[in-house]
Amino acid sequence: MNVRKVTKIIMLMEEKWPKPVTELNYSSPFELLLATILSAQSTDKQVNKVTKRLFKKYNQPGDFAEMKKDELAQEINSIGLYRNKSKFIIESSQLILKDFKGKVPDTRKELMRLPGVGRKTANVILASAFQKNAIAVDTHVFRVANRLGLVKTDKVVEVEKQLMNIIPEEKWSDLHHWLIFLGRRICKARNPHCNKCFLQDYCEYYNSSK
DNA sequence: AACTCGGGGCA
DNA sequence: TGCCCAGAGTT
Repeated sequence: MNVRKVTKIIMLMEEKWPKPVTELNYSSPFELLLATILSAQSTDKQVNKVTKRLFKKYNQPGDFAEMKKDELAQEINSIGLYRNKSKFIIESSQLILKDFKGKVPDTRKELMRLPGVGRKTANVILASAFQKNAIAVDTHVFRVANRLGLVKTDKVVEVEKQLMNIIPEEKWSDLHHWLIFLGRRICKARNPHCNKCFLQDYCEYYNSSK
């Protein structure tokens, strides 16, 4: 992967999306944690509807810590995996109060102690809530980075490492949002809209499948 | 590495 | 009507 090509791709993305692109709405690290847990394997339209309604009533760890799992499950049952998510949110809230003085922790190691928080979610919190330099590799980032040819690997952690090697540190946070956004809108898993893509000239997948 | 959770949106 | 979705935990 040569530097000029990477630089050009970043430039084009920056031009296309000058402001950070995210469809998760949140106004605190804790709300971002909730929104991210809720978003797992669910579409943003469903999740945004639920989070908006939820945050009007509850948006602090203390609001969830003593809630019954069935009670919260009922609040969020219009999205999938709602029993798991209810459990994750309540147990994470309890741990945040117990071990982290009521604040969402800002290290990956601590974040990953929270139930429902894996490496991907931890990196989202680090990058977006705490302005730390992390790249969250979800299915979209994984697929798009491979298709563009930014990385060549079938392992998630390797994608993260390789991206960190070729992308300037100050762009890491933006990059993971761009790749996710691109993956969802254009570079879809099946039937990607290559004809609408502004990165055609720099995409290995497009240029090898013609 | 495979399996499970899961309702709603969309073709 | 069937397929898929801003993953993580368990086995």
